[in-house]
Amino acid sequence: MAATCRFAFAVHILTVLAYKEREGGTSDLLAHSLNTHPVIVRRLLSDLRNARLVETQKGSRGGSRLSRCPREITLDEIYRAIEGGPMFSPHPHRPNRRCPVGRKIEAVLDEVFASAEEAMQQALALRTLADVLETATDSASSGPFKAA
Amino acid sequence: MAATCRFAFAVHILTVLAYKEREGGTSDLLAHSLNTHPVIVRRLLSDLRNARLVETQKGSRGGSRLSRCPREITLDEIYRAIEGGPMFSPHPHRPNRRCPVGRKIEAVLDEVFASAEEAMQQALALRTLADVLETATDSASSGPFKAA
DNA sequence: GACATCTGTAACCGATCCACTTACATACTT
DNA sequence: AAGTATGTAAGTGGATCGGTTACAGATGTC
Repeated sequence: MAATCRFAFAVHILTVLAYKEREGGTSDLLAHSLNTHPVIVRRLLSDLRNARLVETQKGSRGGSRLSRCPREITLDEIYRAIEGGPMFSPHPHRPNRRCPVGRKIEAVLDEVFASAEEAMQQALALRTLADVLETATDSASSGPFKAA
Repeated sequence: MAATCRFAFAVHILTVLAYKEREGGTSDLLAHSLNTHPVIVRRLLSDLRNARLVETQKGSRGGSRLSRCPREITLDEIYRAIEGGPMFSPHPHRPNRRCPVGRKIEAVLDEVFASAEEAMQQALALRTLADVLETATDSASSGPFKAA
């Protein structure tokens, strides 16, 4: 299945912003942590901003920061903020209506897929951004942040 | 996220085979129900055969049939039979190790992704192929099968 | 044994998607 | 005004996917 890395990137970005707290960070700094291009970061930040997860300021001394406490941000929110379509692709074209199975299979699968995706999001809802930050930075990681 | 329609196709194929019971069906017949090309069907049948979900016979009067009772086939089995990689893509390249978040974020996300996928598969495990067949063919669908 | 049928697989095509990159206009601080 | 940072459009190269063609091999029927 394996689709895009947008979700991994988004969680990573928000975790860094959680780490930086009020200070926030520029798309350049975040891109250095991700080892990618600043535009990739800005596109993701655009989605995260639409979902009211971050606030960003333009111009000199600008950048982005979390608009909420990391303890109150669950991973399913992040998922919904950046993943557009459904997890499973349906039939690319209509099945044969003259087949008794093909006639109704799409509706059945829609329901099955929806319940599977619901279960997945509920699992994500159990984790907050604060959990991720804690786990990612616990023990032996007391050094100061150094981008590149 | 939306990836491939392979899972939808696979469930559809197996549902038709469940409908046809001992009779089974050729890749041509299945392709007609899916409105796709027989080779697409055969490629999927190949995966389903490796997972011991179907048996197929070559040559004249050949075709595929379920190797188990539909009541004993759960959708998560089908999912694992045909979906290779993980549901979520990880970072395409290593994050910056000099960033305290980038250093360990991959391990954290691996665990989060695994638990989300596990939850999804558990939801799929609640449905059997027999359930799908019943729901897809209940009421008003008593007509005989007519391919094409 | 010859023939028709059906499978398995390789190879190719066109479309799509994605991460990445370049480029540039805009906005904000100092 | 200068410098810094964002937002977004547009283009690129690679990968993936559904679909298609082609063909060799297996199997039942005549």
